Amino acid sequence: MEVGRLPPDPLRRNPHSYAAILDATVDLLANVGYNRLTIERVASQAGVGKATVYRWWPSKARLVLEAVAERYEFEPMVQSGDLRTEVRELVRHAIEFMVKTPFGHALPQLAADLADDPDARSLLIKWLGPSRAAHLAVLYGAAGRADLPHDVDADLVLDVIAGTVLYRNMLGHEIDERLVDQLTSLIVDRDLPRSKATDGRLV
Amino acid sequence: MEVGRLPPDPLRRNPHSYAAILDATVDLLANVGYNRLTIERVASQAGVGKATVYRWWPSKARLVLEAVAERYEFEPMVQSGDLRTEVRELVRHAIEFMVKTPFGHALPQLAADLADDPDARSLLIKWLGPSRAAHLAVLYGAAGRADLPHDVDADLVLDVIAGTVLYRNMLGHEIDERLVDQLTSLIVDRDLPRSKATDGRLV
Amino acid sequence: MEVGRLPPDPLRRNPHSYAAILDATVDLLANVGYNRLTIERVASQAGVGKATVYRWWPSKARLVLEAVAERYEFEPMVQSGDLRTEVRELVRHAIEFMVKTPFGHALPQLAADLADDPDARSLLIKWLGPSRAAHLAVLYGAAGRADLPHDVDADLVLDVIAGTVLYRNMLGHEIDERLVDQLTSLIVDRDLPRSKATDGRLV
Amino acid sequence: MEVGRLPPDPLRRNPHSYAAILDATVDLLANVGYNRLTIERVASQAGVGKATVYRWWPSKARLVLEAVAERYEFEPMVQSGDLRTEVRELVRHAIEFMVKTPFGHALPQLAADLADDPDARSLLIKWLGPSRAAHLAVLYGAAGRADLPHDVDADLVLDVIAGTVLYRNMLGHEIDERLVDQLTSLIVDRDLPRSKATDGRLV
DNA sequence: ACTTAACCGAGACGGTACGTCGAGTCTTTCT
DNA sequence: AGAAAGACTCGACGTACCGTCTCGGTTAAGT
Repeated sequence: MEVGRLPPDPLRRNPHSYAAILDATVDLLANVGYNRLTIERVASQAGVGKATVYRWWPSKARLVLEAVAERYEFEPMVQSGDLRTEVRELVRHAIEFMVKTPFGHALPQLAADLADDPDARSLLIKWLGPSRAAHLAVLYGAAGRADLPHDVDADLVLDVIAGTVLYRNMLGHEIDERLVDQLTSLIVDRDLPRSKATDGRLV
Repeated sequence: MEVGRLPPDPLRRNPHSYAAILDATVDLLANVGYNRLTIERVASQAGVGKATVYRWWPSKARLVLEAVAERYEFEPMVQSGDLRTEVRELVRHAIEFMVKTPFGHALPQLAADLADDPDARSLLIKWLGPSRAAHLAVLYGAAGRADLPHDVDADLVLDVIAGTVLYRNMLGHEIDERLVDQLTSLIVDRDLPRSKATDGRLV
Repeated sequence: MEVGRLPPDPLRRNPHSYAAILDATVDLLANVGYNRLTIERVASQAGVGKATVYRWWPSKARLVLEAVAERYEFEPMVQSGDLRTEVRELVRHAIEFMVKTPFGHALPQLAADLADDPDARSLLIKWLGPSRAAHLAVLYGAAGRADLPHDVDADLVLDVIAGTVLYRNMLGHEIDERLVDQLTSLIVDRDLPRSKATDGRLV
Repeated sequence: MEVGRLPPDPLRRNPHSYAAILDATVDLLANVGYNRLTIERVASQAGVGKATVYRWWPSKARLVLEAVAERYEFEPMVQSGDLRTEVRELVRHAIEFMVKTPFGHALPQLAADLADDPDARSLLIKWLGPSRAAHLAVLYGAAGRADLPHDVDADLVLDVIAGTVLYRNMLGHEIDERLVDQLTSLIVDRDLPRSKATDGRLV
C-alpha cells in the first residue's frame, strides 16, 4: 500500500558511500556553488554511481539540504545576560551564516527548489531548528529578565534580523558593522535606524 | 573601447520580435516559474529563433530582468500625510510584490544568477528604482514632517520591511495581516512585535 | 585444476527456484522476446534473487538456452516410409520451429551471443540434438531404402532446409505452403524450384 | 499533418558529422561487433554529440543499416556464361559476405532489431538490392540460355544458397570448399549433396 | 541434536548506456 | 544586415540493467 518510492531501508545504506556523497556535496557547494553543483559531479567526485545518489535523494535540493543539515555546524549562541551584547551576537550570526558561508548563499535557490516539496519542511527544521531554538531562547531569556516585553514575538524579531541581512546580501549591498549597530539599536533601543550622512540608495 | 559582444545597434532591433520575446518571458515566468523558463521555450513561444534572443540578451537572468523591468507596473505609492497609513502601505506593497507576483517569487533566483554579473546592477535599478524612490520619498516626507527622525536611514527601514517579507515568503511561512500590523508598529510606534499567544515557531 | 567459478553443487540447487527461473525465462521469451528479456526481469518474475540466477547461469544466452532445452518439446518425427511425405514433414518442422515459436525467433540472437562461448556448443546439442538426430534418421532411413543416394550428406540437406526457412524468416519474407512444395521437390525430385509467375523479388 | 518525428531536412545535415558517424559505425562494427557497438561510442568516436546521432537515426539498427548500405561494397558479379562457374561465384559471394565481413556477422542481430520496424524494409532493399539484382540476373541469364529451367524460381535458389551459408555460419559450423562444391552441384547438377565419409553431425 | 556451510531472497553497489532536454554557437535561407 | 529556423557540440538529466557484493534467514549434511 506504498506510494511514491521513498528512500529504502536506511539500514542497508553503505555508510562509506553516504559519507562520500555528503562530503562531495558540501565540497562542491563551497567550490562551485549551488547552480553548478550537479548530481553527476557529486556522484563522480564521491566515486559513486549516479543511481546511488538517486536511490537516496529525490532531487539536488534534498541532497544539498541533507548535506548541510549533517555537516554545517552553527556557532553556539551564548546567553551573556546583557541584551545588547546578545542581540549583537544574533545579528552577527545571521551575517556570518548568510554572507560568509556557501550554505547561506545557497539558501535562496534551495528554498526556491524546495518550494513545491511539501516534505522538505521537516528537513529544513532539522537543519535550522537547533540554531533557531537557541536564538529564540536568548530572546525569551531577555523577556524573562524584562529586558524585552514579556510577550515579545521573538520569531518575528529573528525574521527581521535574518530577512534584512538576507535581503541586502541577495541584492549585493554591503553588509558592514554599521548594519550590526543599526539592527541592534532597533531591537534594543527601539530606535529607528539613523543615517550617518544623507546617503540615499536606489534599490 | 569594446567589451565582449554587447547588444548590437538597438535601432536595428525588430520591435515585433522584441515585444514577442518579452511577452513570452513574462508569460512563462507567470505560468511555469523561473526555473522552468528556458531560452528555448521563450524563443519557441515567441516564434523567434534562439539566436535572436541570444543576440540581445546574454543570459536568462538578464532577459527576465529586462522583461519585468519593461512589463511590471508597481502600484503607485501615495503620500497620505499620515505616517501609520503610509507605512502600512509600504508593507502591503512589499507583500503584494513578494508574495503575489511571479516577479517576487523569481527574485531570489534572479539575484543568485545575477550575482556574478556586475553590469546587472543598473538593470535592477532600472526596474526597482522608481518604486524604491517613491517609497523613500514617503519616508523622507515623514521625516520632513518630523513624524520620523530627521536623519532616519530610510534605506534600512525599507530593507527591514522587504527583507522580513522576503524571508518569510522564502521559507513558506504564512504572511498575514498581523505581520502588517507588527511591522507597521515596529516602525511607527517603535514597539517591538508582540505575540498574540505564545506561539513559538521553529525555523 | 580449477576453472573460473563453475556452477556449484547442483545437488544443493533449490528445485523450486530452478523451475521458477526457467518458467519465467520461457514466459518472457514468448511475451517480450529475447532482446527485452533481462536477468533482472527473470529474477523478479521468478521471485528469486538476481544472484541466484547468476549463480547457476553465466549469461542470459546460457539461461535462455537451458530454458528452451528443458522446456521446448520438438514435435516427434515419424518415419512414414514415403520419402515425399517425410521430407515435407522435415520442412514443416523447420517452419513450425523457426516461424511459429519464440524459440525460433530467438535463435539468431542466441547464436550471436553464444558465438564467443565455446562451451555453449554442448548445450546447443543437448537442445537441438535429439530432434536433429530424428531428422537425420529419416534421411538415412530413406537412403537405406535407396530413396536417396546411399552416401547422401544428410546434414547438408537438413541445413539447406533449415537455412532457407531461417533466412526468409529473418528477412521477414512470407513463408507459405509453396515453399514447402518447392523445398520438398528440390530434395525429392531434384527439381529446381519453379516460379508460378515471374515474381522476382528484391532482397 | 506530420507524425513520428522522421529525420529532418537532410539538406541541412552537416556532411562532416554525417561522414564521421558512418565511419565510426563501420569501424566499431568491424572492431567490437554489433552487440558492443553503442550510440554513445559511435558519437564519441565520431567527435559528435549524441543528440546529433539521435536526430538522424532512431535506433542503432537503423544507423548500422545505413552505415553498411552507404559503405559496404559488394563484389561485382560477373556473368561468365558458364553456369557452373557462375553458381560457384554466387556461393562464394554468399560465403564471403556472411563469413568474412562484419556486416554478415551483424545480419542476424540487425534483422532481429529491425523486425518490428516496418520502414526498415526499404533500407534493407537499398542495401542488399543491387547485389541481389545482379545475382538474380545471373540466374535469369542462365535460364535464358536454357541452362536452367525457363521458369526457375531464382529468388528461392538464392535464398537456399544464402540461407544455408548463414545457418551454418550462425551455428559455428565450418564452411569450406566442399560446401561450395555441394551447393553448386545441387543447383547445377541437381545432385543431392554427398558425404565424403559417413560424418554425421549433431546439430 | 548441533554445528556449519551453502543456498536463498532481497537489494545496494559502481558502472555503462540509454534517450531527452537545454545551453550557447554557428550556418543557411529568406526578406 | 537582421531574423527565422534549426543543426551543431556539450553536459546533465533520470532510468534501466549489468554483474558483484553483502546481509540475514533458511535448509541440509556431517559430525
